[in-house]
Amino acid sequence: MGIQDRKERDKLEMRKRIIDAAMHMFTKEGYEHASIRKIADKIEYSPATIYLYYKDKDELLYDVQAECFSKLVDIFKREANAPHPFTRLEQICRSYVQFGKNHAEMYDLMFIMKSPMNNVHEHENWQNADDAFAYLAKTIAECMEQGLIKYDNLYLGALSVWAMGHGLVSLNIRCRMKVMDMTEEQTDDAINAAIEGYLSTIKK
Amino acid sequence: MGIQDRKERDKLEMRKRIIDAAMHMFTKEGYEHASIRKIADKIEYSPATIYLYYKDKDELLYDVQAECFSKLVDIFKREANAPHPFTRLEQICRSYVQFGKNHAEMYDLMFIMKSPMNNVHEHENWQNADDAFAYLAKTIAECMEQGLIKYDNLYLGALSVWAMGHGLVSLNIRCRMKVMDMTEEQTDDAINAAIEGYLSTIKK
DNA sequence: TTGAAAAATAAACACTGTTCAGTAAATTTG
DNA sequence: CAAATTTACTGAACAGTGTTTATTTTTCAA
Repeated sequence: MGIQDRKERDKLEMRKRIIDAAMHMFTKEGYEHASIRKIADKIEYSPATIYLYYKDKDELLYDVQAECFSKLVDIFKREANAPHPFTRLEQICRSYVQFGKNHAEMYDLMFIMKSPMNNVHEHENWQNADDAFAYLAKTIAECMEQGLIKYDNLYLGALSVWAMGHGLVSLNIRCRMKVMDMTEEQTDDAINAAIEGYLSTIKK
Repeated sequence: MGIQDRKERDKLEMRKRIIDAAMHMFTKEGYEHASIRKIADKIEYSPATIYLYYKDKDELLYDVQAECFSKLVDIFKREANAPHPFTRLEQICRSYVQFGKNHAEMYDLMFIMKSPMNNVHEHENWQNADDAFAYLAKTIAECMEQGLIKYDNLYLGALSVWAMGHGLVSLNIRCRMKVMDMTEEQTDDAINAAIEGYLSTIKK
């Protein structure tokens, strides 16, 4: 039946409209202003309609998060594609930190906010992040194969690099670096220096 | 005037009652359930009364945060007091990670949540964290003086160690480690291994 | 064209942080 | 001691939130 197909398409199209509106609201005006009512306003539907396409706000934010991750993977592919694995690892780290600086709201949704993770149930996988994490893991694996880094365990290496990057970015986004009396510029420099320093210590 | 003094004491006492109730609510039932109304209920006052002692919820949470930091500093003093600076640094890291595991709600308020930091205004210092950060910085400084670690810049060293610890703890608290298909036990082990691994790489 | 199925909504519910007019208690003054 | 004033407190409301449900509108097959 062609009608069934069209209805399927319509459903997906509506979900896309909702995601786009939410994403726009989210990045332009921040999470606080991305309420269901305002999203509904933006796409010119009633708030209740959104609940015909998403069971709750968390489920919707999970889809917005997926969109954010696809943007991050695009950036990785564009900015972190050196043939040499360790060079690529350096590029990944810089791109990651830069992404956190340029898109704090998205970074928040992807790595800090509680809400969208309610949608990833117990003993279930967080698929949104799979590709981005795989991109890092693959690079670390190549570094290990070629004996370029000190780690001998893939997951341990990937987790450590990620934790360092995330630690720096999230402390900054959530204003915790205020404990060190630095200017904004000095803070930025410190983050970059910390990443560079870390990379040089794990280099073999 | 003795009456003025008593009134001053009463005011502080009331603030303490509010903080304690908030802290209790916060740690026992989580942030979501720590509303002004429920805190007011707990101390048997009307919600409006809380606004006579705190200008808004952020200001109240900032005071609760201070309480959390004093607990962390206590733990540092108790669990991280080895005479040898590098041993002490290791103890600090372990205590920090353990604190994040045992008191996820407090950790959230201290290092992840946005809200209480609204109370630290532009170009102002985040005094709540001063002592805890100084404890780490002092240890790093001693490590540097004795040539025990690879860092040659105090702030860079402290930031790096903190970022690694915070990265691991916060990724875990906010469920982002689900991207690696590990059991809860394996995740815990990975965090510990990452910290130990990091400490061994910065050791000179 | 009619009747069933699907889609959309208005209105409500139960919350939230916050403000403000008005009440009750404590203290100062005449 | 009584009256006036200051201080402490609260009930009720405002403006917002996510979400549900009964009702209406639209779509589409028979």
